[in-house]
Amino acid sequence: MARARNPAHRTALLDAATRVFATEGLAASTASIARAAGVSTGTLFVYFETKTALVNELYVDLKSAMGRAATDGLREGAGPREQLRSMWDGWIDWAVQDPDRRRALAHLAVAEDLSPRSRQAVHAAYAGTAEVLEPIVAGGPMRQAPLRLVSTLLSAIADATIDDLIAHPDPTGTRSSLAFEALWRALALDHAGEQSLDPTPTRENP
Amino acid sequence: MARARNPAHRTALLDAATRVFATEGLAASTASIARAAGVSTGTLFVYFETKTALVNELYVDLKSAMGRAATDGLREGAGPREQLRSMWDGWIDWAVQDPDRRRALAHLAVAEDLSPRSRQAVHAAYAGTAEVLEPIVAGGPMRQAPLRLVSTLLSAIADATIDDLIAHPDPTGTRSSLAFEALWRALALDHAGEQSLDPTPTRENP
Amino acid sequence: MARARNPAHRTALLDAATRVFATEGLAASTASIARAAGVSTGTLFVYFETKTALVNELYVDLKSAMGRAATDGLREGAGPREQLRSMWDGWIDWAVQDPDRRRALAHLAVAEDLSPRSRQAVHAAYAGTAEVLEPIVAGGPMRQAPLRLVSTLLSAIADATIDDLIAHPDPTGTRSSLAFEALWRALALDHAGEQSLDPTPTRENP
Amino acid sequence: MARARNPAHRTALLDAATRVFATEGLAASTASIARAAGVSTGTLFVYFETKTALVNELYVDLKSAMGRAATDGLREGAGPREQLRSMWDGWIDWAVQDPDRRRALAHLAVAEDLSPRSRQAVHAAYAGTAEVLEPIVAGGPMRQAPLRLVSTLLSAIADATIDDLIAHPDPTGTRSSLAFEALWRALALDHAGEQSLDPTPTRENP
DNA sequence: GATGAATGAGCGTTCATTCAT
DNA sequence: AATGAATGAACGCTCATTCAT
Repeated sequence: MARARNPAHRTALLDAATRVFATEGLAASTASIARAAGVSTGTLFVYFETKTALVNELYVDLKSAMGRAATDGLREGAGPREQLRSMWDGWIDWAVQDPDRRRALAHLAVAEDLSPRSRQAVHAAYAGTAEVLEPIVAGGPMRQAPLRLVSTLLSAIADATIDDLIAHPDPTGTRSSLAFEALWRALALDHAGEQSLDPTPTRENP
Repeated sequence: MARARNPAHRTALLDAATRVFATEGLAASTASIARAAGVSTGTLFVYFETKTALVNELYVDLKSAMGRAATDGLREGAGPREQLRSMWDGWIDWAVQDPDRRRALAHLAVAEDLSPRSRQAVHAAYAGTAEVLEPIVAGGPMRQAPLRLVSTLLSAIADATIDDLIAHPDPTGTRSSLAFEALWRALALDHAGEQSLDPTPTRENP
Repeated sequence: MARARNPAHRTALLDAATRVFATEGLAASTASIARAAGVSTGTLFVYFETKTALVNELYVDLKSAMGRAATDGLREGAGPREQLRSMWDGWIDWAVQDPDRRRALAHLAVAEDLSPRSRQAVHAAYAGTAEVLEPIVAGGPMRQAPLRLVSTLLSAIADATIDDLIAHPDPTGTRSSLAFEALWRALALDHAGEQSLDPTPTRENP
Repeated sequence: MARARNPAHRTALLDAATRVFATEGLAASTASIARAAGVSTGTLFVYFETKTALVNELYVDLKSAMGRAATDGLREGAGPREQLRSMWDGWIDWAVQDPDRRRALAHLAVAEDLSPRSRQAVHAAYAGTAEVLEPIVAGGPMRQAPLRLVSTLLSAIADATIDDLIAHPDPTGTRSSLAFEALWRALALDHAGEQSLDPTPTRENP
């Protein structure tokens, strides 16, 4: 019988690809990824049919992991602001703990050969995020905007903050908090200055 | 006495690179760029020493143009909010009018071979932007954050909005305005709900 | 476990390079060498990192082989003249048997990209030659000249003879013998006409 | 009327080619030669139809100059040894005074694209040399060898000596003299040790 | 004639992928 | 399954040569 696939190899290859793509971009060769993973060039193609497949799987893997990092610590009963903050912290920590993951994602996000299927898969992995976001948006100034745009803005602000924290580390978390407040104002805060998600929602000039 | 270098060729090559990079990514071949520009492969290397040089020059070119688009329409006496909105509109229009420019920039921004010199040159081109931003930040909730972070957030929000507008055109400008308001809240609005930069504070609800 | 590197490929490539360089000069393309060796262009670069590496290895290979051809047939107890003649015959035969080797060497010798390491390696391969030469020179008219110059002259005379024999074959060996005698006179013969290697050396007209 | 050709340009190009070929080999680009000559790439092709033509003309030029340097100082009434020595000195001086000429020739001599016409032209330029050589050979031990071989050996010995003198300068001329004596023994000296060209020829062991 | 931009074939080299071992 | 040699298309870039100025 044929030897069984070694799951450690698959993981090693994805990890290696993360590191190599992070530092060299997607133009990095499959050979260099295999070398970084400690396997042969041939083995890479046992676990990923093509380089494109590897790129797609890594994209889905990293994006999903990031999504999970955001929703993992959510407490059921918490208020919207606390939930968003929890997601925010999950993201920041996930990326700052291993910056290569974010760096690799920055490259993967503009890859030419991402399939619609991959984007779809990632979208699904962000259902939890959307769930948190929806009620926040619903009562706020962005309620007229498609949730898609709000999600995009959320991601953009988070990614930009992460990039800044990677480039200029801030162990005190001050900048992370400042950026989160900006996010909160952007998405949730009414011009009236009140948290729009009050149990007794205040519509415009009641 | 000899044939003079043809500035149209340089422009044609940069334009072609914008289009080709936008659709194929930076992996696009120099041959395809030359073809798209209507010149021979050799001619590309008359105007750009290497592909890396072309990438860098195009990056500086596009980024600078985007910066100029933002600051060009600024009116001297206008208030901070009007100035920021003017910049915002300049950006959005510049990108939406020719989406390939933004698409190319998205690829160029993560290019491995961008030189520090190029990033420097771009930075300089954004001095006008920073000038507008500074007073807005100074009196607002982000005053504790480095201007660098605020600029990054500004760019991130603008780019995300642009990407959304390119993917889902909106001739009415509603989404652009919604996103701008989010930006304004994020950067300038005090939690108290007052526009922090008003000479005579407290507009709303007089 | 994988396919082992095939030593025949390396040999085939060196042989092909010898033939191709001999007829087309060092400007010959790596593609033409690979084709002549019956392998693909990529395979050439499995066995030689660059064309320069191939040139250097071929140079060392051919020069060393020539050096070995000279010293292989040496008989221990033979007199200096017999030893030099043996070397001479080894050289001539080696080159005349396959003229491309000499023709390739003629090109390789003036290659721009020969490394000092290669010249060093060749030098070492000629230690045996120098050993034969030294006692001949020591008692003769060239004893004042650096051995380096004598070696150079020896090589020059041998190469010139070989080129003449290649261009105008002489199966009888007459020209080879004539040239050897000229060499012997040049290096070993005293003006007095006696073999300078006499046990009782005769200084100038005692 | 068209502008007249500027002979200085032709000379400058040949000089530049000598220098550039000497240091970079024949693979040097025509552009670099034109640059070194202080003219444009186009101008090079006004004076030399192709690069091959330039190579051929330079070869003939340098070889002829070398031949002339050998025969220029010849005194009519001098003896054969003095005449050969005069040629020898002419050669050595010509090459040592400007080593690039010899270095360029070393590359040109193995050029693939030397035409038979060029070799012919060079041959003619060495008529004077042959004239000196012939009587020397006629009465010596090489009288059985074709003059062609003797000429080849003469050139080889001279070139090797020159290369040694370029690599290791010797202002005292000791090595040049040692090499000349070796040459003389090789070509002219009878085994009996007497100068075979004596007015009263002495055959072996009278 | 002099210039140097324009040309495009050709080069050395890389690399995703295959497949014999 | 694991290996890495083998493959050849494709790349960035060079350069002899042409020709508009």
